[in-house]
Order: sequence, then structure tokens, then C-alpha cells
Amino acid sequence: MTSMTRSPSGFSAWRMIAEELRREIVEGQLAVGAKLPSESELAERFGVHRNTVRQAVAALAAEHLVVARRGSGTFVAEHALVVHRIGVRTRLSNSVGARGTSGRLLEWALEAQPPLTVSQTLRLDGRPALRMESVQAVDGLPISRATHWFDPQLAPDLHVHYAALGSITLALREVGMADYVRVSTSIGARVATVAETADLDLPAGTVVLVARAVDALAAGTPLQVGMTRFRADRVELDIEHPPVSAEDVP
Amino acid sequence: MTSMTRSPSGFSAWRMIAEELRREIVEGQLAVGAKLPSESELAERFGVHRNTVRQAVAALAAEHLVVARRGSGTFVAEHALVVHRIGVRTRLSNSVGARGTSGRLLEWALEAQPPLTVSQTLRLDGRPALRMESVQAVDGLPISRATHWFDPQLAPDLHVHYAALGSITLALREVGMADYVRVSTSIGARVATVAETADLDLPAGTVVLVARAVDALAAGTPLQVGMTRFRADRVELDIEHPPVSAEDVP
DNA sequence: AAACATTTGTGCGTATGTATG
DNA sequence: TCATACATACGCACAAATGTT
Repeated sequence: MTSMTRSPSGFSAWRMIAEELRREIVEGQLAVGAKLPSESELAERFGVHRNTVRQAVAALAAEHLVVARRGSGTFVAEHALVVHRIGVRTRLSNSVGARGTSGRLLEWALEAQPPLTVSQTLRLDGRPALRMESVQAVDGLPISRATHWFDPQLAPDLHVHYAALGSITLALREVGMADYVRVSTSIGARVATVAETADLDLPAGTVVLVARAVDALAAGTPLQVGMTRFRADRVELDIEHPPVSAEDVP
Repeated sequence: MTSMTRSPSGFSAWRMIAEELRREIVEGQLAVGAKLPSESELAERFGVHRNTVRQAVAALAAEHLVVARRGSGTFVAEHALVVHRIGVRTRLSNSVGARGTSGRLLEWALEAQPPLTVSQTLRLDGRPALRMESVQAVDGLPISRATHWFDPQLAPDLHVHYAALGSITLALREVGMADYVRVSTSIGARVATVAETADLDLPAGTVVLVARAVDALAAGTPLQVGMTRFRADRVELDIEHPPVSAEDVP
């Protein structure tokens, strides 16, 4: 590890050390229950003062990623890693096994001027879009923040059903469209905005995975455009590859 | 935008403002060629001093994301957004169209004790793994940093061919294995390590997309385990969904 | 051409926060 | 706890380039 001290990077040293330790934890190099090296060892390893290491560890302890026990050491705590499967017919609700997932509608609006890409994909031709803002939680932990756009002609009053049911899939079934598939997904990542850290109750500076997706009805009619931000320190996206179909050369 | 001043978050105000502006640029709200609001306007919007805004803009200018022209304004510069397609038979080399991609071997080793997951997936049974560390560039810009593990029995001297050819696909073809497919991909994100910022020549604190993938021969024999880190400010991962196959209910 | 407002660039001083010893 | 060094943020004045009137 090269020196982490004294860099005009806009990141304080304790922040960088916290991120490095977080990486080792979520990647499994430091397993759940494992003891972290002592503060003195970490201080030497990162080339900083012990106080600086203490601040980094305190930040991780504040988000319950590690637990410090006086006289004994600091240990990696239980931390649910949610794996979200992305495929043609997978939904958040069935992505994490049997655990409890719930969506909560934060806000909805009929947007007269949706983003151009939305308007084009949904073929709105100037008509307004139904926009819904929501937060998804797994086992009570806020996991993702989604923005959905629909054509209100296709799915009228969808926000009412979503607010009641807490699931896009169920809400769509309610209005008679159970059969839709994912047609495109693209994934990026960035640091969370201040608004997102508030909505998801995140520690400042958390990284989010941004998934942009388009779903369509079986007939091919575009149904929804969605942008979901997953907190990257707890969620991993798992790509569903089609089964190996023997032939067809690249 | 809420106040960005005075937060003990480990992130300086100019950093947060820079990230916010970067987000608006890469998400297209600020198009290429568009003029940013003046420093005074931004200062008022973020509730900080103009000098603080200047530091944020200077950071973006240092990575050539914006160009400032005295007396005229600051403008969004050309910035290649690389879209990397992830599918069953897609490789980095054919993911960005006709532009020039090249891989450079940084290091290789016969690793006696590879990570447990690698050893299991490749069915090494205690035998060493061939590990290769590489950097991929598109049009001269370092884009990703990959670590590959192979079974040396399946692909002997692969590192020699990779060093010469600059492509895993070509190197594998050289040793007679042209036909392999992606069997699993999972995607996460985090801030880059110091080592990665060095290898990819990144500004400090850059976010990376981490893709873990397993490839197998058509017969089903696991061929390689790979972990690729893409700089998230320039790369977007595009998931290749199988064509809509009419029936099969979820 | 000339005057003016706008915008970025430069310089310096001061107060506060962060990291070290 | 205290002292020291540096990065950060703010405040202010003015220079230089640009575009408009």
C-alpha cells in the first residue's frame, strides 16, 4: 500500500482508509467474524497516525460493518449482501430468495416534459409520462431507489396500485399486464447524490450502481423505462446469461 | 440542492460539487458543447464561495471533462463514453465498434495458492493457477484493469501469446480454444484502490465497476475466471438480453 | 471604435479543519 | 493536551478575455 497521506484529492485520509477496508470486507478478503489487524498495525500499513486509523474504523463501526470490542479487537460484523439477478423475466421481488422485499412510493407525477429518451422509447409523441419515484427495501434495509416512467394510456392509475401493493410486477398485473420482458439493460456507477443518500439513509459518499432498463410487452410495445440506483456496498448485480446453445459461431 | 458546506463526511465541498457536475455531464443533462452555469451561479446554487466552485471546475478541467475559456465560460468537452457489451460471446475487443483497443500484460505468475473460489471454479485440485494482470485501453485511454486466472494445463504459455497479441481472445485462439462462452457475470462497484488509480492513470477517488466473470469451453469445462475493473466515469456496461422467445412463463 | 457587463484567472489574507508528533 | 504543518473554505480586489450595446 502506497502512502495515503497528504494528497489534495478532496478525500481525507481516514476516508480513503475506510474505503479500502470496506473493499476488503465486501470482497471477502476479511470474512464475517474475522478480526481486523490492530490499529497500530493498520497505522503502520497505511503509513498514517493511529488516530487516523481510529477515525476510519469508527466510520465503519457507525454503519455497523465492523464491531469494536475493547481489549479484544475489531471484528467484521454480519452484513447482508443482496444479490440482484438481472434477466429477461426477473424482478426485484424474486431476486433475493425468500426474504422480505417491499417498495414504497415516494412521489408520483404526470410529467408533461419527460426526458427526451423516455419520450422516444415510450413513443409518447408529446403526451405526458407517468413518473413514479420509489424506494425498495430488503429486510427493512433500504437497498435501491428507482425512477419509473410509464405511458399513462397503457397503465392508468398504476401509482395507486403500486402504493397499495408495493411492487411494480403486482401493480402491472392488477391493470392486466402480467406478461412483459426486459429488452435492454445498461449499468453504470457513480457516487450517490445528496438526495439519494437521504432517501436511502446512506453514509455520505456511498457508491451506487445505476441500472437503466427498458421493459416491453410480449407484443413488443414498450411498457416502461426505469432507472434504479442500488447501494453498491450491499448489492451485487448478477447477469442471467442464456443457456449455452451449442452451435452459432460468433 | 441542499447545503454542501461544513460536513464531517470526509469529502471536501469542492469534491462533492465536482461529482455532482460530473454526474450531470455523463448522464447527458449537460450535453457536449453545452456551457456550464457561470462560477457565480454555481456558487449560489451550491451555497458556497466562488473559489470553492473554481476548485471543483478545475478538477474536472484537469481530466479534460470540461474546458474553461476566459471571458466566455466553461464548456463540456468531448468525452468518449465507452459502452462495453456483456453477453455470451462478446469480448472487449468487439465491444466499442471500430475503435482501437489494446491489452497490455502487466505481470503474470504461476500462483500456487490462488483464491479458494478460483481454485474451485477451475477445478484445480491444489494445482497452481496461471494469473495474468493486464490493462486495456481504447484509443489510448486506459479503460479497464483485469485479473485473469487460467488452468495452466488447459492453456499453457498463454501469457506469452497474450503479451504478443494484446487480446485474450486471440491468445486463446492461438492455443486452439476459439470456442468458449460466458457462463456467469456479476457486477459490483466501489471506489478504486490506490493501485488501480495508478495502473489506470485515474484521478483519485474514481469509481470503478467490478465485473466478475467465468468463461467455459463449449463442452462445459471451466476455462477462465476473470475480474475486470472498468473506470465508471467512462464506461457503461450493456447487458445483452436473449431475444424475446415468445412463450415460457416465469 | 468605445463603453460596458459578464466571465474566467490571479493574488493574497484569514479562519477553520485535519493529521501528525 | 498542546503545538505545528498543510489542506480547505471564504473574502476581497483586480487583471484579462469575451461579447454586446
